[in-house]
Amino acid sequence: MPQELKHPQPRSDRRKRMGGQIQREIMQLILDRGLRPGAVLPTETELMDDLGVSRNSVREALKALQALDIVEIRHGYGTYVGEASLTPLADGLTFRTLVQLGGDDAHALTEILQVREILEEGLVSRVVKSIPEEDLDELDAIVARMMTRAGQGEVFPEEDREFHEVLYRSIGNTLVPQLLGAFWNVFHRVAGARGWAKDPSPTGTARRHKEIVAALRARDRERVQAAMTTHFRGIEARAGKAMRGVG
Amino acid sequence: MPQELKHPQPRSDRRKRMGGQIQREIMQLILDRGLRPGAVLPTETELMDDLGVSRNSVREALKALQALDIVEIRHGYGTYVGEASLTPLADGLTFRTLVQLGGDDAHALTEILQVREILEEGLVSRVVKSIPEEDLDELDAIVARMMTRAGQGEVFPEEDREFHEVLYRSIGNTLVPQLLGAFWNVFHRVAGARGWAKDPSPTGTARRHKEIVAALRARDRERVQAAMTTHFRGIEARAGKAMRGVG
DNA sequence: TAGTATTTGTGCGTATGTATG
DNA sequence: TCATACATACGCACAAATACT
Repeated sequence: MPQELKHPQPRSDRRKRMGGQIQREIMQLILDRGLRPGAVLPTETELMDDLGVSRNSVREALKALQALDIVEIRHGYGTYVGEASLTPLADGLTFRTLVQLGGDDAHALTEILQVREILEEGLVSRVVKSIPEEDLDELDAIVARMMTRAGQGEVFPEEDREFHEVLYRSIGNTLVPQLLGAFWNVFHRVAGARGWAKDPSPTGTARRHKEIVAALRARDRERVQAAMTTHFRGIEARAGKAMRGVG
Repeated sequence: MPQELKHPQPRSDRRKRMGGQIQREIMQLILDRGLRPGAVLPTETELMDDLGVSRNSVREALKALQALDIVEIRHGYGTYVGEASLTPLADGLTFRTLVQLGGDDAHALTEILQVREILEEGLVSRVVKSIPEEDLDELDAIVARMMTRAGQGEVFPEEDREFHEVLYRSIGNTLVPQLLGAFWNVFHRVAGARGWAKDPSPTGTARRHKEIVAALRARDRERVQAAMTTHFRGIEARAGKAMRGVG
């Protein structure tokens, strides 16, 4: 019964703040202060005072921003401006693909592969004339490692990832490897979550990568395009077989 | 010092749960129960009991999932499974671009435009032979509206957006328009946040769209590619001028 | 090596706004 | 109009992690 005035702020001031408003205020605070990725953010207590909201509200907003990789929270230490990477994209696409597969539509993964193929076809066309010899040497070394592993019946996801990263390094676009990496992550996480079999023919996969490098060395755009298309036909075959086996 | 046993649960049970663990459990719950987008989620109270955590923890996890568009929260009504759209990607890229521009690096927007250009070049190559006549008619109608608006000195962002959506409709890939839409949003939100001038030559922009449709009607791949490239040179000119003017 | 201060993580109780019936 | 159910928000207390003394 005694509930006198327990409100530190008059009611009229502290309502109508819902709907991601606090998140946007924190983002604006970062922009206004010119904070860069890695910079330290005000503590939760300071944000409470600055924004005039409770600690729970601040924490919920920070959690949302953390999910977008806009802030980075370290327990017992502080909160920092994040890199705004494409991790959220990978998370969202993975979830979406699994949810749609859970129904009976195995189309989502094919769509992601198609986008990745379009991207990579356009990318190789742009590097075929300009990729430096040293990058080609590095690609040869990666393919050699692939061959070795394939000869032992092993699979080589790390080399595969590295291959495509080096392949487009000379573009000088930081968004490209992140985007491709996100797609790559989705594919492998979905494959893992559904318990799909590994690459049934590592040797063939390694050979297709080798052909891409050879075509690049020849500076032959047509041949590079064809090699890349063949490479994706191999991936689709794996995915298609697995999806048919499950669905 | 009297801090007897105020813990409703023994300490050994409820620790080691941090780091997005609750979020993953909720995602797994959705997948396990086969819930589809739009399906109703358990209430916060039910999630508290199911996961054995407090309401604050549940709410923070739900807020994070909401930021990823994995769940949708409706005030006073309930929580639902979300569409897992690419809204988080647009949010993250927008923030990232603004943060980098805040430094002095105007490169981020150029990178996004480059990725979009590569994607659209590959996409038009795939539709040039297969896009149905009725879609071309629709594109003609959109271009006509562009021309009308341009003649009145107006700008036409909505028509621009619609154009590219109809253009790739026949691909049948739902990810493509979402991805392009996300990039489109980033560009215009960044432009708006920096107070950039509108398109200085709407007539020229409309004419470039018209040429794309004409090239598609001729089913001439080379010409379509060239028209698309010209279209992006126009966008880059706008962005470049604005960025130079600000930076 | 131990202790303390700071900061984030968690839990609980409660009041309030909102939509449904 | 009223009652119910739910999300939203606030405030407090304590746990746990980290840094610094």
